[in-house]
Amino acid sequence: MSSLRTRTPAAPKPAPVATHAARQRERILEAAEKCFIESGFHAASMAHIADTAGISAGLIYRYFDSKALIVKAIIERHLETDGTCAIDWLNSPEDLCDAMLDLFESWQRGDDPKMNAGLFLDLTAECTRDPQIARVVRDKDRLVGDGLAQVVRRIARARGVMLKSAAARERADVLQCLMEGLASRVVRDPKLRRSTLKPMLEKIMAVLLA
Amino acid sequence: MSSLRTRTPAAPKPAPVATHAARQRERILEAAEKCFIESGFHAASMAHIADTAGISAGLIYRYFDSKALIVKAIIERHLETDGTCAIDWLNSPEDLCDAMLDLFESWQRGDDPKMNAGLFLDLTAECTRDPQIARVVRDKDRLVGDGLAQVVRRIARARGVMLKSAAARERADVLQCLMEGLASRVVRDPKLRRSTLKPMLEKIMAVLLA
Amino acid sequence: MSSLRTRTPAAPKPAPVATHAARQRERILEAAEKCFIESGFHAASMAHIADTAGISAGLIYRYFDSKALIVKAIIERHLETDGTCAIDWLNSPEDLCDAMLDLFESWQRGDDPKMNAGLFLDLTAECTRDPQIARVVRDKDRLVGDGLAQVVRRIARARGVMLKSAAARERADVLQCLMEGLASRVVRDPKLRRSTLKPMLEKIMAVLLA
Amino acid sequence: MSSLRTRTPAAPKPAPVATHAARQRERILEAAEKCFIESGFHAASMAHIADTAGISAGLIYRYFDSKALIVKAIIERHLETDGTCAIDWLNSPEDLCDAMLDLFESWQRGDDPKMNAGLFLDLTAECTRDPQIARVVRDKDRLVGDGLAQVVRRIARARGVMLKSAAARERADVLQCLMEGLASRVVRDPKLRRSTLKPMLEKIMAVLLA
DNA sequence: AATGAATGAGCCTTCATTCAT
DNA sequence: AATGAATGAAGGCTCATTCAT
Repeated sequence: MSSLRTRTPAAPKPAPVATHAARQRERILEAAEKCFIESGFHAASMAHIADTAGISAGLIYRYFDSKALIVKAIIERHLETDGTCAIDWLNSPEDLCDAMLDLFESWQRGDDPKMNAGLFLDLTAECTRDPQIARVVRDKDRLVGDGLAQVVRRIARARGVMLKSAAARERADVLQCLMEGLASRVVRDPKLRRSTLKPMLEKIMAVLLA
Repeated sequence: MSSLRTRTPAAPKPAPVATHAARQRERILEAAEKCFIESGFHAASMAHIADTAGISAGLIYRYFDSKALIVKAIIERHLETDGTCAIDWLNSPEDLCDAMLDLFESWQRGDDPKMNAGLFLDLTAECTRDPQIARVVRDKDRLVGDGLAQVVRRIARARGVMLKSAAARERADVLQCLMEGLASRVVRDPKLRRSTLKPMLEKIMAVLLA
Repeated sequence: MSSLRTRTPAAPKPAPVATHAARQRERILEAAEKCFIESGFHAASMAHIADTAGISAGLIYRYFDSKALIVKAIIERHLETDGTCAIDWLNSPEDLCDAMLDLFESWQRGDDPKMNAGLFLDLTAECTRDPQIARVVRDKDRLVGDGLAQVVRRIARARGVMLKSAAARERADVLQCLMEGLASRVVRDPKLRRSTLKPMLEKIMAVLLA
Repeated sequence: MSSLRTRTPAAPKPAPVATHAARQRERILEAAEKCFIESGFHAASMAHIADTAGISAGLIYRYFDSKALIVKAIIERHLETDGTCAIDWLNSPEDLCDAMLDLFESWQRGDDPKMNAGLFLDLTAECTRDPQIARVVRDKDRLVGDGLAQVVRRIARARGVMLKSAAARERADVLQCLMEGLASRVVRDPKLRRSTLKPMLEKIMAVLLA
């Protein structure tokens, strides 16, 4: 995961012809997301999801064959959201730093149902146990890493530094590590402020992108 | 949480007179830990824990009133272990860097029965849902942060830099963030190598402790 | 049941003015039959029947008030079909023997959508539980038995033996027993061949019709 | 299946040390048998079985891992009962005839929980759908057929007739057919009497064993 | 007449917890 | 102190049936 929110809003979805079925699926996913955030993947019950969606439990199965598939859909939605946001705007260490801090604040506010720190941690932990989930997550993770490496390279180049592929990768890995560490920090230290993180993060960015 | 393993083994406990009850509790907790690591907090069943501990399911309830209390006890045990390890050995940015990379490798090997990346993520995620757990974790988290801040200060001072308390805190926060991000990285990118992380981590340490 | 297929095709129904409703009912029954044969009375779902019939699930209820009534209708249809086939062609023990072996082979091939060994067994077993079904089946069973008794008498008479009603009955009962036993044999011993059965069956027929 | 009840009671089981667990298993199986007879394999619910056994639904799972395994156990019990009864007593066509009629009456009375006509039919029908059940049933069926073939040969030999293996098999197949037909007859014609069947059955036996 | 979305009861199964021994 | 049998409340899922359109 580790999505980078930027200032560009994602382009509006191209499928405005929302059939009833599509709308129902969406409703269920939204309810599921709420429940998963609230109780975790395992503890959230189908009944609870159905309640939250305002439908009967049985109806869910018209749209998803199993709870596992809902989980999978949620995960994929998360991963899609990730990286779909243009990274092209990140043109300087400062941009990258801001993007990370924006992500931090979004997690802290917890108002983005698509990207929630608790869910992110759950999801990551789940990789330890469910190989299918692990595969999906890791596949996406690699893409995100590649994206970050490119950004790193581009920014470095803009500053006159030519990074080898391996060097960019090293930087991207540490960036991912930092970003994902933020999820943990958000949960474990609710009082942490953007302003506290900013100074050192800026220095680190400068180092990573020089 | 985010324990820093150093070369000094923790001093042996002051050898309390281990009553039978205390020994039983310990056995149960150890078994529970194994099971939680294996299956996660929710999926681990009392029966499995009892089996692992080599006792009957019913007996657990003589020592713990509920599964939730075992979870809590496990967490508290973790947190005690944490930081009990002397941080005094960390005397340079390099030391700190090595300590972090050691932690990374230990997580990657998954051979430390007391701290496991999956469990760490689970535990952190659980804070989102269980306020009681959140409290315990955050209390301890603060202590760890304080410890780190001291280390930072000490190392900086050794290098001739006097850091204000707030400045040390900023650095400690980012350090924690990095360490915890490693848990996520270990799970999400099983192929990540210590050698890949090392170069940039060293640079970062240099920045943070300068 | 235990229908005796003979070489004469049943006379075409008097061509009733097939209303739309009647045609729909027929479609549903045919689909249901297919499904029941495929999965048994209980396991066949209304959804599957609807699919097979090429109509919506809800529509079935315009024509049948419940699944149980479909089962009943299927049974009644079976029983109607049964015995409607002329038994007049059976004029010798050999004819009867052949007819039974034909039935055996038809069951073995399983290509008769109207009568299937598994369904026959299911249906019979159901009599044990559903009194309504039991009544229908038993009523029809009596008719089949009567028909058989007549055939027996006729054949015997043709061979110069005058059988009393009770004597014909005894023979008819054993014939039914044999025929129905074939259903069981077909299912339990898929390797059984017509040629294996023929010799002894012929001898038995000779005894029964002498 | 198609058990041949003879006058010899089965030897008492050699395991009088009935552990609690063994007794519970037996209780459950007995309850299950009752329920299966009452409602069929599919329609009988675990809750109903538990009720009948006078225990909680969950407890069943301490003794059987799944409903399917209960079904399997019931089937195997049935099949064991079969043929365990000594066939050595059958020394004449009359003996065989009586044994068959005894079986008929036992089915008709429905007082033998281990061998019930409805269950027999259900079980046979189930072979059509469940390959695992089919295998078990057919394996046993072959044994029963072999046993019958031996009996046939022995009786024939006692009467001075030497039957080839294939000839004995032909007779055994028809015997099985007749016996299994009786299950159907019992269910479909509750008024059928032993005395009605006896005369023709005797003649048939004479033919089969001559 | 027809659809198919929606419901809700019921099914099999698991598991934390209790209790008689 | 210890066992492990027993319970009962969910949990995920299916399916006959109903209903708005």
